[in-house]
Amino acid sequence: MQIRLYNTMTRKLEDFVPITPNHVGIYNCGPTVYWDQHLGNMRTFFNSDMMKRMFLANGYTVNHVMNFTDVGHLTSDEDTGEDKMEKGAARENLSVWDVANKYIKSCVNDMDLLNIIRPTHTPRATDHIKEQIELIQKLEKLGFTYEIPGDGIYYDTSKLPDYGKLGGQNLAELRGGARIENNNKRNITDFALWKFSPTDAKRQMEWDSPWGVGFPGWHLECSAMSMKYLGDHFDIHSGGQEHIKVHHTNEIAQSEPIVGAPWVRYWVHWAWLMLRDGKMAKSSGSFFTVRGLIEKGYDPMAFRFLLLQGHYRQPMEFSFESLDAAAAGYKNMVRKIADLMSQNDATPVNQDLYNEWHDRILTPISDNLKTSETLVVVQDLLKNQTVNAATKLALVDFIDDLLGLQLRDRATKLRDAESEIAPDEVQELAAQRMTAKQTRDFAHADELRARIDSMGWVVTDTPDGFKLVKKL
RNA sequence: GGCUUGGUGGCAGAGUGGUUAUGCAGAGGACUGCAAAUCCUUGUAUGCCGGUUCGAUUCCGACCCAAGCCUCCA
Repeated sequence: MQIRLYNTMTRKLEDFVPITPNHVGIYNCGPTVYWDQHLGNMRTFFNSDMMKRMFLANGYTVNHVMNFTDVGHLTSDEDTGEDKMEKGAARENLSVWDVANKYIKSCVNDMDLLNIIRPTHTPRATDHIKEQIELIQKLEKLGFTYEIPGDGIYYDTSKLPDYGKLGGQNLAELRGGARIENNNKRNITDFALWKFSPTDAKRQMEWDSPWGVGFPGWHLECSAMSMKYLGDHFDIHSGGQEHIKVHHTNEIAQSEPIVGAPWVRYWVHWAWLMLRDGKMAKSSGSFFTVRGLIEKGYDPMAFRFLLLQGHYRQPMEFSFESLDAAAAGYKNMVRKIADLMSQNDATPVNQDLYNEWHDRILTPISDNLKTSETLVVVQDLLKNQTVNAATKLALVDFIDDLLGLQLRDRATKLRDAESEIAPDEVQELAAQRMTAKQTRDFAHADELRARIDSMGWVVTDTPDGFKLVKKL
């Protein structure tokens, strides 16, 4: 099936053509690990997961790389900001290294809970200092670098004629809008490749280099690690929307002089998950984390279901109201599938219908990841009267692979819960209620139902008598 | 201030030059003593003003508003 993706570089929807047939290399800019990842962070990981699943469903092999930024970087190139890793270490009274380990672990855990397939590689910046230094050396040889004494090694953006092509900006524009200016930099857009450690304070993370003790610039790690794991040229580089103008622009500037342009074929950017008041912040604490949702009683799949309803290029507004709606919608879907599993229909899978629906489901998501349209087809399928249960269930397995909604798993759990036999005392109360009903003593019947409910069971009436289902 | 996206019903959120998805919520109905579940039916929207067009929510322009980026950020 022809895959199409919106390429930020060309600002066009393009047919995807892989470098190697039936294989795709994807790099996704990962998080800085100084705090728990919030739901907004998870949305971008989810989106790159959806892109990967789409490729897998189309028969591709996928090499998916997502980095962990565990080097603390100053919040600006002007030496004015704080180092987030060092700040996190101070906050928790841990070493910088322990902070990184702790939050990588929690990030991976939350991704697992959201059923995000683990990337093929999750390299850490601190494990690739050597590769980063080598990149700087290559750039140095090519004449792209200069030193600001006591500060660091900088990249001279004026040496690259098409600098800024990804963000569609020019130097004059930036100069006009600039708020801060580092007088030591040759150009406003120049950025650090290597920062020297301060002379008056000891950094927890610092390394030797040909230029002196210090630490690498932020943009460097993604260039170094993507090329190490995906080759000098690869298919897709993705990341949050905010990376277009600075981070990815600078990655291109560092990489293309070395490997030639175009370095990467397709640039894909994920829009943010917003709150009504604005952007989500890490300082919101655990309120907006996957584990926070679980503590509030939500299934992470409800959140996944919510995300699937939007489009990755469009900001989405998060609220507990919309999450509730998604949770209800997801639950209804699971209910229907559990019912399918309980049907005593011996009709086998209809291969023609399976193929037809398989393609209907795969088509919209292959077209620039229109997951919401795929969801519509799924709803149509579940409602459809002509597709038998076996075919639907076979398609549910395909849908689970494609969308990662764990429908079969949740439906199985629901069915198991419903088939659990109630304890004798509950059975006894239900039988009494049936008697009360038969004698039309409805007040007593309702009272018994309330008692059964308080014991954790729900009694429902069927043509064959009462049924007891454990409350979930 | 500059740049970039958007403004769709109660909420979230798609698509489309002419019959406007889907999910949740709402209303009515079937079923039930009442419920639950399920099924059926159904109302409600395209920021504002112009323009192009037989016809615009969709294309073009102005305006208003919102979000993001311009400083680390998913």
